[in-house]
Amino acid sequence: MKTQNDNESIPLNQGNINCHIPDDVCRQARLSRDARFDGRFFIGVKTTGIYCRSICPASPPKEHNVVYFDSSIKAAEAGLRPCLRCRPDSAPQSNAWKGTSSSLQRAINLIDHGCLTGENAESLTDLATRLGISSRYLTKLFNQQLGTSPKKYALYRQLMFAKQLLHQTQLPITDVAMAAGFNSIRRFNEVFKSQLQLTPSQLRRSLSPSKSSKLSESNKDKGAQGINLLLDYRPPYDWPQLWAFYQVRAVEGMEWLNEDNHAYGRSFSIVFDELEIRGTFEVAEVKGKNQLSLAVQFEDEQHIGYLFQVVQYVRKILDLDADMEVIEASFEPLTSMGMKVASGLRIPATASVFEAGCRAVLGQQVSVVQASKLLNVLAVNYGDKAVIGHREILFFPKPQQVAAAGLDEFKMPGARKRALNGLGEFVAHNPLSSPEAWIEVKGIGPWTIAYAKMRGESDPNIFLAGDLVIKNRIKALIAKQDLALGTATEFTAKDYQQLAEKISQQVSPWGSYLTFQLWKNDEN
DNA sequence: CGGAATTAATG
DNA sequence: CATTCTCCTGGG
Repeated sequence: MKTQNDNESIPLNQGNINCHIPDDVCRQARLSRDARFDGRFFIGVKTTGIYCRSICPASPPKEHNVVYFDSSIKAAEAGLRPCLRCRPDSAPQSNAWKGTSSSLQRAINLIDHGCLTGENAESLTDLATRLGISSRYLTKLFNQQLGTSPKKYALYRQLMFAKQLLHQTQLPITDVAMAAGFNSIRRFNEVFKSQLQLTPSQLRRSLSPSKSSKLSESNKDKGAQGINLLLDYRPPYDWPQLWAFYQVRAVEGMEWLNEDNHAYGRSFSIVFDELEIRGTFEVAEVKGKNQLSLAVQFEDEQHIGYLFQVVQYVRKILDLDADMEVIEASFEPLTSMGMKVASGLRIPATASVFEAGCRAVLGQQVSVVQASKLLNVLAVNYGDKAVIGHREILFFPKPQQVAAAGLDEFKMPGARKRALNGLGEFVAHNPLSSPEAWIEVKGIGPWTIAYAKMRGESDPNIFLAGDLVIKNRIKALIAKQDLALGTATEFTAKDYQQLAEKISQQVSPWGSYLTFQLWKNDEN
């Protein structure tokens, strides 16, 4: 008896299976510098020992000198150094495994959000425990899928971030090391040199002077102190659309918007075991570049060591790493029914799950405009204030503050006030709970929870089939189809449920994106 | 820069 | 799970 276990015995030194995208697709993409492939594969050049993004402005190397990798870490593991022109460090993250709920994916997510990085870094064992697996299995997964260890992966991400800071900011090198989460400059220099074959100061000196002066000028424009960076994304990204979404829901003092450059800023507060990191971030459109500019200010400048985490946090809020090409392809079942796709529509998240929950509760049964009026009252009456960069900034109320809020000034049903208080109390007592657990709170139902998961946890797979707007949109699509085909579909509530179930499966794991599409569609 | 202490990788 | 090996950091 022979067992078929080809998949089990993947050799650790993966020979020519570095890239899951076919070579000829990669070749075409790199020759046309196709931004849609940015971050989905990397080009290693054997002769120079350098690896690039698909959009690299350098003249393309000959095909026979080229090796393709599906992740930048694999290229780095092969002994190649990141290109100084296209800067693979700031490429959008996109990986074949994205959107799966595997332990590996969750581990990568946590590491990308800095859990192994910085002064109070978690140990590998802690991380493994959090995922419910052994540390042994975790390292095994990394070796199988990425060809490297968790620690090396984390280090590589730190290093790439440091490189980005050296390129894009004027920060002193010690600050760069701290901001990237290194605890000693000694180690920073060592790792940097081993991977990039340059010292940090050499890299900074090698910058073209025109570029750095341009950057500092644009920083002056905003009059902004703090740290300015550029965030790359892979098109399509309809930022003005997201900007508008935030605009109608904005809380004055906590969020601010500027129509001219589609700037959006807000306060944030992130808690890392006991330590609260507060500050503001502001993003704005960079025309024609597939980038947003980002300015971060910490309330306490000592917290610069958390910059890496903050940048990841912003990327998540603005959904910069979504792979829209894959996501939009999954809409096919509905586009074939005549749904128009608003391309580049991503999931605008909130600063915390709790905030998403409050927004959801205050949005029950009322219009968006009314909901944001209520939200403004809540924030201004119960939230903290602090001065950051000569400006008074409002923070979204903490769970404790909402729990204790009198809410007498609110014109809404008592039941909803109690739901809001109850939510605050519940989250205050179970700060790490997921929205699913909120079902215990009276007045919080499945819709509220689903909304919180979508906007608060960036869960990509929330298809709100029961939402009234969604229901109407789908019914309208059926009617449209009937009209075109001359048929008349019988449509009971049960039929709808079945259809919704089917759609939900077809679009999985991207249900949230379809939800937003259908909401958007309704506005037209 | 070197080396002691600690943590991660591996069979 | 025990051994080897790499990483990390405080001090010279």
